[in-house]
Amino acid sequence: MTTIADVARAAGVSTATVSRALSNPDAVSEPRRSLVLQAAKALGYAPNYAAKSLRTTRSQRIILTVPDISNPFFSAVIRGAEEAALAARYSLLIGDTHHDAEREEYYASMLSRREADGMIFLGHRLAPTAVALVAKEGAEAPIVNGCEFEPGLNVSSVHIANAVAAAEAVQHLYDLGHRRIGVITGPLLSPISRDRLSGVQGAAAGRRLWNEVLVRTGDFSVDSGEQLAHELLSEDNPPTALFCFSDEMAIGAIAALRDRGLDCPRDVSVVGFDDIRYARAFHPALTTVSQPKEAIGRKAVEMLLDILEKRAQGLSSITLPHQLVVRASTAPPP
Amino acid sequence: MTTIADVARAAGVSTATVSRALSNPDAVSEPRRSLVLQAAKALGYAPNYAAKSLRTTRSQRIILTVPDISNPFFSAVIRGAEEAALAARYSLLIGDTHHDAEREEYYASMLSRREADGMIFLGHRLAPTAVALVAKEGAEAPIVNGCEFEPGLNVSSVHIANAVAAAEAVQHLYDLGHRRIGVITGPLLSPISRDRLSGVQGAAAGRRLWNEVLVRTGDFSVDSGEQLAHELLSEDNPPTALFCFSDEMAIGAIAALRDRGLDCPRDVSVVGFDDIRYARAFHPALTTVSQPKEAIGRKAVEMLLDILEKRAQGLSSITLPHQLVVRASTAPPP
DNA sequence: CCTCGTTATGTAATGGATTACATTATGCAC
DNA sequence: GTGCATAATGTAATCCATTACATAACGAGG
Repeated sequence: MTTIADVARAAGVSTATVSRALSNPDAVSEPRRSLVLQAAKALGYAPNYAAKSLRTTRSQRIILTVPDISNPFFSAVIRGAEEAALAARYSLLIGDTHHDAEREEYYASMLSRREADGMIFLGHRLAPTAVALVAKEGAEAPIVNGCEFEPGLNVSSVHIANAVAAAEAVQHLYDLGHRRIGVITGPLLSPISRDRLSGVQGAAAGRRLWNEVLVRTGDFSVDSGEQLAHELLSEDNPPTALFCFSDEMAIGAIAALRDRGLDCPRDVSVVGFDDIRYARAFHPALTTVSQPKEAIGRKAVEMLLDILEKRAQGLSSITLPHQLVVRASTAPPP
Repeated sequence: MTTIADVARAAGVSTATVSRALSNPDAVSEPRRSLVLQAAKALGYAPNYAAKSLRTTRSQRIILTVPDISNPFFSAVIRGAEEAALAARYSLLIGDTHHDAEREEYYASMLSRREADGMIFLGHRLAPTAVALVAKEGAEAPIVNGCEFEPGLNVSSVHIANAVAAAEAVQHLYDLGHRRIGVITGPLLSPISRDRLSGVQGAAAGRRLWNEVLVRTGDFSVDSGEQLAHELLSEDNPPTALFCFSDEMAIGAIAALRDRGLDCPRDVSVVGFDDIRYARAFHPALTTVSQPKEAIGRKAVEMLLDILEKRAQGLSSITLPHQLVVRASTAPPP
């Protein structure tokens, strides 16, 4: 492997000059600069990353943890984050936690090892190591929460107005004429689900539908959507519309309807959440709350960079715009 | 930040002993070992990653590039790869190339910077830096190709028997009674598509269907599936079945059918490829060639580790089993 | 022609761990 | 009790780039 000393020798200059020519070209006079650049190219020199990082105490790296990388909602967020990271010459390390606390802890420990300069976590739980860091450094801790907003964690976050979005979804169903609605939430441990649920309940209360909202708790998966839709439709007085807190659960719910010989949207309307890339192509095309997935990723990285580069002033919590996208899975009740 | 020297001081031993106690415990006597461990814990010590990596010339990191991280096929492969990497105490850096040569090159350059010990690429193109490395180190070059198999690249690879799988799909349609088949391939630059196409053509030739196979070249996306299905169905003598080289294109094709007032599978059968996580939940549930996605990722990492740990003997090219999964999108022709 | 400020370059310290080699302690055989 | 092998520990070199500080070169102003 070629080192900076090899290049210096080849170009007949000191290592300091090589370093400068490569990372701070203005500090070197023209003749030497091109001499160095030429030598570096000829030798195929690339600065050793570990050495650089050791010396500068910067890894130029961000760790992003997701509960499930193969969920297209998360992978879209990742895409936006990678974009922004790359633009700022950072690289993005992705950790799939499988909702497992041990893995969360492992990824968080990368911060203590200086393996990453900062961390973005998509989820609602913060690993102990990271909690300790927040306790110690407060708003300076290089940790940002994406998608969720859990005030108790004391970290900056980017998310949509979940309660508002959920209320809009209920309003849409109400406007179509639905008066009895089934809701399939995600785990209520997560603020994302609690916020959406409170939005639903607020909207229902406003419209005196309080007793007409049936709630089931799912886990965002297709299977749980399917199973809980069956439950809801087996009620004595079944709902005419289902609002699922993820598109995957909506897809599961529609499968359940089909199983029961019901048509969506003719017999039962279904609203999803997220607007994943298949929501449009699915049949029926899903009515869903669209989250600005790439933008969430991008913004999370930008916020983290603000912290890392000391531009941030205290904690911030940013709300990005969502949009109810009405497609073919909702219609007036029969 | 606590360093090894801090721990050594606290425990009253040398830094060498601390290092040994942590990474090679057997080399240290019991009383000191626990002394060190205790001190390390009390101080919250974690070895600086860059320093370790500089000294050992190992980054314990693998870079995995994918053309599109939000494609659930790729994210499933990633999942498997992360699994295997973590188990071997490596971490996985993921690079989304967006099919862009410049990004591919950027990620490949991580090898020269020793930012990663090895690289796995899902795709058919190898960045110049990586090609140079292969030219120089041959089978020792820490580079593995996942999903595709391009002999000219001289790298080890993991994939399924694409030609065989495609032939099976055609056979399935033939068995159902289809005699005129439309095929929507991926870009023919990639061996994956060429292999599948030759499988299709072989099967067609064997059954004297040579002139009954209409081929269109897509790009694996939902949109191209939709558009090309329209083209195929506008033919004078339209096919009664479509075989798409990705589930996404199959989903697009089914949308096109619906647009034209045709039902899948009653009027036209559709076969996909990959068995992404929505293939089952989609309506109609897709008949598709299932690839062992997680296993491909896992195996690719294992092969790379074999190279990195000098266990590999020359190049290898591993074929994992695929399976034609028959669901609801195929039926006899009308 | 000297001095001072500026620019360009070089020298060497530095970052934090690992590990070859040197040294000391321990145990066993005779 | 001595000698020797073995185990435990310490000392210090090493990995490679960056950068503070020192030095040299140069031009301008007096």
